[in-house]
Amino acid sequence: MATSDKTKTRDAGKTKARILAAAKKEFAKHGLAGARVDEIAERAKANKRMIYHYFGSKEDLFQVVLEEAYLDIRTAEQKLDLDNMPAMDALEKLVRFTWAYYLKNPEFITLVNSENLHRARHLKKSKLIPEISAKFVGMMDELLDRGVREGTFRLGLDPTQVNITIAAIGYYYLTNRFTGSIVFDRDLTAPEALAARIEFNVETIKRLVAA
Amino acid sequence: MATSDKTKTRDAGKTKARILAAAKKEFAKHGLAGARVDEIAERAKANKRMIYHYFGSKEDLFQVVLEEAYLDIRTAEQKLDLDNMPAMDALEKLVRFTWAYYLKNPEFITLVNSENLHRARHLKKSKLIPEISAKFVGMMDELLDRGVREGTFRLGLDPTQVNITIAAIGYYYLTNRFTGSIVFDRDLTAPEALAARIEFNVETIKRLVAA
DNA sequence: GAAAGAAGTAACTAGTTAGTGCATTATTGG
DNA sequence: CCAATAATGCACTAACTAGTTACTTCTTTC
Repeated sequence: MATSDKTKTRDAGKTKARILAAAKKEFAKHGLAGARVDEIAERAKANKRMIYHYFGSKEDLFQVVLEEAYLDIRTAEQKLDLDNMPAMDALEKLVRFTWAYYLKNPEFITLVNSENLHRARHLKKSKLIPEISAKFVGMMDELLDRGVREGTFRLGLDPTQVNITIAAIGYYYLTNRFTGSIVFDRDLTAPEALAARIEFNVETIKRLVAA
Repeated sequence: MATSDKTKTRDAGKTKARILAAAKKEFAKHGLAGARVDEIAERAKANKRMIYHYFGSKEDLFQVVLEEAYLDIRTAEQKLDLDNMPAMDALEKLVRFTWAYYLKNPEFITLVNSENLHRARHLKKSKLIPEISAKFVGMMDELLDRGVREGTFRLGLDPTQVNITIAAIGYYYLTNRFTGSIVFDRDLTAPEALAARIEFNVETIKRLVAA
């Protein structure tokens, strides 16, 4: 008989995955310091002991959550297939993708914020992150070169600055949408506001790179 | 005789100020959840009892620190005197000011990050912030209008989007400089890197608004 | 089908943390 | 100079929190 009838059967992989998902939520919501291990256990419907069994400590769990988050966005980026269209279109696609990813995965932003509050001390220990980052950086290198060859991009642009700027104009808007809505006295999270922002961002980047 | 001879004389104002300064540091370094009230008391060379006497609770203290931080940057902005120069120069001056302010007052960024993690629930209670924000928003309104009249800015720019973008390209770079230095495999905090970034940002904004 | 090991649980601990009760000391206005 | 008021200090507590001990239950393999 199959073991899937009663979900009470033991499954280390699934339990681990449930803990990771719960931890991601909790860390994203409260940051590393504000997150509660008991809360993660409850949300994951796992015993707290399991967290220490699989991940060792709260900090180690945070590191795994963070690595998975980076892995996820970098993997999605690789799937964009930016080589089969004009460089300017590819760049626009990347700007829209980045925005959409942040919108759909708000935990990514809060996790990265939390990690920077801790001066990237968990990311520094990671072997995985430099590897996948190199590919991501190379992507923009090639895209800018191609744009110059196609005559649509100006010469001498620093790929890192462009990458940072694309992230910045989306990330900042979203991470600071709560204080921003008060400062600018308008609901920055309204669908129309979000739609207006991504169009503005596309325009900003196009003007930035234009020949 | 003056009371200033021995600093052991009681001075409510100074004690309050010392607590505020210490709290700003502690909250900026560890966030609201990570900050320790005992640590603030020690740093302020004040008894913990004083914190509760003057500020009521950790959360109330955080709110005051945050309000002061916003008040400080908005006050500095008002002193820029942007009306006595061409609009394009004024805009560049604002971009450089914003960058320099973030660099010199890194606590501002971390405090705002922390407040957004808490969905701006402290800022929402503030009466002061909407007032000083309105002036700030009006400044950009006028600047953009003037630039259009001078023929250097394009028509139809949303002042809020421009304000957000100016903040974003500086803020994001600085708040994420730790993870960024790993992802891009270069020291984003090096003096040359900082100098390169502000020039890039000036260029980005000029191209964004150019007629 | 039994031994071995892996998955899971409950109750506990040692240390930490925000917040207080109460007594004491300085300052100020009459 | 003396009340009244405000500033300060000490010692405490109640609740919380990361991490653990000691155990039971299930699964797999030979």
